[in-house]
Amino acid sequence: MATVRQPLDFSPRKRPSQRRSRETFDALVEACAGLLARRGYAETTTNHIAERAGVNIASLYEYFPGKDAIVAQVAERLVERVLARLAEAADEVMAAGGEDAVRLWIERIHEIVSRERELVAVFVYQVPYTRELAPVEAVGARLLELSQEVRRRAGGTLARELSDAGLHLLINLVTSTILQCILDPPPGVAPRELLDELVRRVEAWLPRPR
Amino acid sequence: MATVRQPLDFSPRKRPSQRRSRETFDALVEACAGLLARRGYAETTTNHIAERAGVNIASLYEYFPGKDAIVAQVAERLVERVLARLAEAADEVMAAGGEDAVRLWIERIHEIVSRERELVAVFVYQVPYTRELAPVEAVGARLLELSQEVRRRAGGTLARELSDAGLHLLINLVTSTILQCILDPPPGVAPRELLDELVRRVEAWLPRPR
DNA sequence: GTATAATCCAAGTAATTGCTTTGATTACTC
DNA sequence: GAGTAATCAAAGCAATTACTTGGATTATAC
Repeated sequence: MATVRQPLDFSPRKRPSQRRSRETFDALVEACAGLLARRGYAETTTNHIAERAGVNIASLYEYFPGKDAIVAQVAERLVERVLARLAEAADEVMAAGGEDAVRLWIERIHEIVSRERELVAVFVYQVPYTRELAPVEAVGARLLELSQEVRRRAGGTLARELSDAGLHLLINLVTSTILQCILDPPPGVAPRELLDELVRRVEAWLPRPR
Repeated sequence: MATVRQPLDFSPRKRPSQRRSRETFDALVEACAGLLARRGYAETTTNHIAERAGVNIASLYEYFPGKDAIVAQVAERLVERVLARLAEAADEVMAAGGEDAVRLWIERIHEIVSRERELVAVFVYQVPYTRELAPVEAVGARLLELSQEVRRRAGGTLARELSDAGLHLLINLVTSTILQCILDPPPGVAPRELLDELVRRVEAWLPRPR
């Protein structure tokens, strides 16, 4: 940490236009993602990122004002990826419909986040400004939307019968439990059990569809 | 980060015996705590810690093998402080007893953790090895014990009627919601509301005492 | 009052890191 | 095929950081 950039700058310096430049841009972001997942935030350096991307360090600074901007870009893509998969999963769950909607939905969320375990861990536990990143801020709201949609189409109303605070709590329970299973599984209780109990709890919590 | 200490060393190098040395030891740990709270993990450096403690840098390394060891010591004291206050609060809640036990207990937890807001935020969001620290690992279990005690003495049984998984979920809901209120309050819902709803939820969740 | 422990002083080392520079080379656009 | 955009190569700079050294000074224990 040589210089202290007082106001954090998360936006890329310039957007690539040509195909070639798009490729180096992507290579940089992907190299950064790989390093974050393997080595963690502190050990991920700009020189290292450029090297791993097979790109000259000068080119890196052509596109990004600094390390944080690349990391932010990684976060943005991670969020996009996860949200896209969640949306897809929501469709499937709604299509399947029926009794098991809640179980299916929770299991799919768990599965999708699991696939990004290492990266998620780094953003949750290490990156000091994760919560300030715009795409990250939007995740909660989007997850809520999807969940309401699932619930509605799968045979019940959710929004009208739970207060805002209640919804928050519910989402809180689901996300914190799933994250715990993935990132920090408690000894003595199998993740499987936790998830099963979570499903039961959520079902009991929701107003019965009629 | 000049050298990479492969196996992290969290234990102090030597324990102070004389009064004078106890004082410099304490001054170092407290200076570190202050810096962590104010500047965050990355900006807290050993030179800075020593300076702020009014202690020579050489003395710092007399007691600690490195930055992480001081940070670990800060964590240990933080945990001790919080757990002690929680135990005290548990006693009070049990003494007061009655209907409001759950509400009182949750409010006290919230209040106690609130007082350590900045430090907690740093350990939760920034320190990369928080979850590997022994004292931290024990927090969950201890909180569970205290909660069960409160519940038992305040008129119900808890342990026998909830599965392990159920208990985990419950604790999860409580801690994640309280932490959210303190560290990352969602826009649009007042923390007060969240806590109220939490109390209601937890009461509804628990088997009715009789 | 002497031996030992603790602290200071102050300078310094070795390594890393973020980021820049300059000029040459290569690819793409039209 | 000319002009522009992208990339590279290589060196380097300024700052920071963790940590050490070795001798002088001061406090503490017995």
